Amino acid sequence: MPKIVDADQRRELVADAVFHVIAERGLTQASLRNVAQRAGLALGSVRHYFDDQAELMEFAFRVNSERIHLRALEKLEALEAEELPAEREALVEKCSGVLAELLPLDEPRRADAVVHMEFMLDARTNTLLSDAAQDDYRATGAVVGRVVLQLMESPLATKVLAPVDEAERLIAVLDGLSLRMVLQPAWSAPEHGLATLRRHLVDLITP
Amino acid sequence: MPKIVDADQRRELVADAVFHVIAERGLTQASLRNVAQRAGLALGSVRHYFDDQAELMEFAFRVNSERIHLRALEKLEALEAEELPAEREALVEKCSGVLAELLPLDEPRRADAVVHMEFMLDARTNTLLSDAAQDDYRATGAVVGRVVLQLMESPLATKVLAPVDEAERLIAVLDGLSLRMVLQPAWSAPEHGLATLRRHLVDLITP
DNA sequence: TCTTTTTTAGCACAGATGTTTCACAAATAC
DNA sequence: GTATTTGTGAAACATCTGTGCTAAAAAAGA
Repeated sequence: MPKIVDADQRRELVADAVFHVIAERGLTQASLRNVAQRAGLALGSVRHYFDDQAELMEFAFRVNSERIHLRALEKLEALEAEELPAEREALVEKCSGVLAELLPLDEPRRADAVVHMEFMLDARTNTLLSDAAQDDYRATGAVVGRVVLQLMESPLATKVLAPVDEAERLIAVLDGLSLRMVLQPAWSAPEHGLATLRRHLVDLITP
Repeated sequence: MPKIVDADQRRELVADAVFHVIAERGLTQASLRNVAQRAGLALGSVRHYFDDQAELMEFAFRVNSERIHLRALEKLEALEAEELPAEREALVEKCSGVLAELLPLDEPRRADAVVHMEFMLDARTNTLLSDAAQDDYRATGAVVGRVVLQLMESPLATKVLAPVDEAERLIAVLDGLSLRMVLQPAWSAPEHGLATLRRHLVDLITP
């Protein structure tokens, strides 16, 4: 009967336009009109797939959050599946590889991190995004927590760690690095941030 | 001749209104009208003291940034003036006292931190705020850097530290903690964040 | 009291935004 | 082919925004 257009694919296309607008001009500029133009659609088309602006924004937020965490989870599950490296260096390399998916180390991840920051900050005052923000907190908490557990399970970890405390500190390091790298890329280059993360992980397992 | 009104005082009053609006409803709601209403002034009055919205925002940003850093600098200079504590615990206590001024540990500091975050993130895409953001980066870099130097000067510091690297990591911890405490106060209580900061400082000077 | 200067208040305009509504185009099923 | 369902596009509306402009009010000097 109808014209066939994959609705889910269309929604993701619009979400991608949201990401581009936010990355380039900030969340305040992510109006329906700007998003529609960036997506190459008419305003009415966008509104055909999203009843509300609120619905669009929550959808985009969740896509962004899931994209980031799925990337990290893939690497994490690979890490958990195989044997833990016997070398300190290799262990840190594996773990930092997982967590690096949360950092803006290249252009796509940078865009993701920017969008993520803007949404999280907006969720503070925008109650329509608070549920998605809660889910995001849980997701990163799970990823980081599981990485810390991997570190502790290794016989290389000579230090006795309090997993919850160290996970919290590690989350702070990640958030802080991400923020700096996003806002001040001139001073916080990708290799620089990654090196700081690696040093922190080394500190965790060497007394 | 004229009605006498202290212009500088008036500008600070308006800036305070900006802070309240941002803390309660976010930067996007900090319109001239909302700010004027919060300040108990007419729109025309606000515009009498600030030609532009841009001028108001940069002024508010700088007041916020200076307020935060001046608080920390006061404590820092007190720390640098007196003898370094001989007890490890006392040293960490002093240093964390300085850096705690950068964290949202009580309501006024929480409001400052929220406003600070919103401005910093906005400065990414708002070129009119980028100069103020640069000055802010330098200011926190100076404060944190001097604290790290204090830690290294103490004979209690058994570890040999790379000051620049550790300052960068410490800044990340502070930014990350601040972000978490601002966005997720339910999970990141003030005492909790302060404890994490203290643990990090202890880790810095104990091998 | 009158004058002068600052402060305050308000109106009006152009632009942008979310939303509603409606008409049209397109593609499939009969 | 025709009908029906879905997708697309545009116009219109109310609201909010920054800004320009004008006029009243207030306070200090003459």
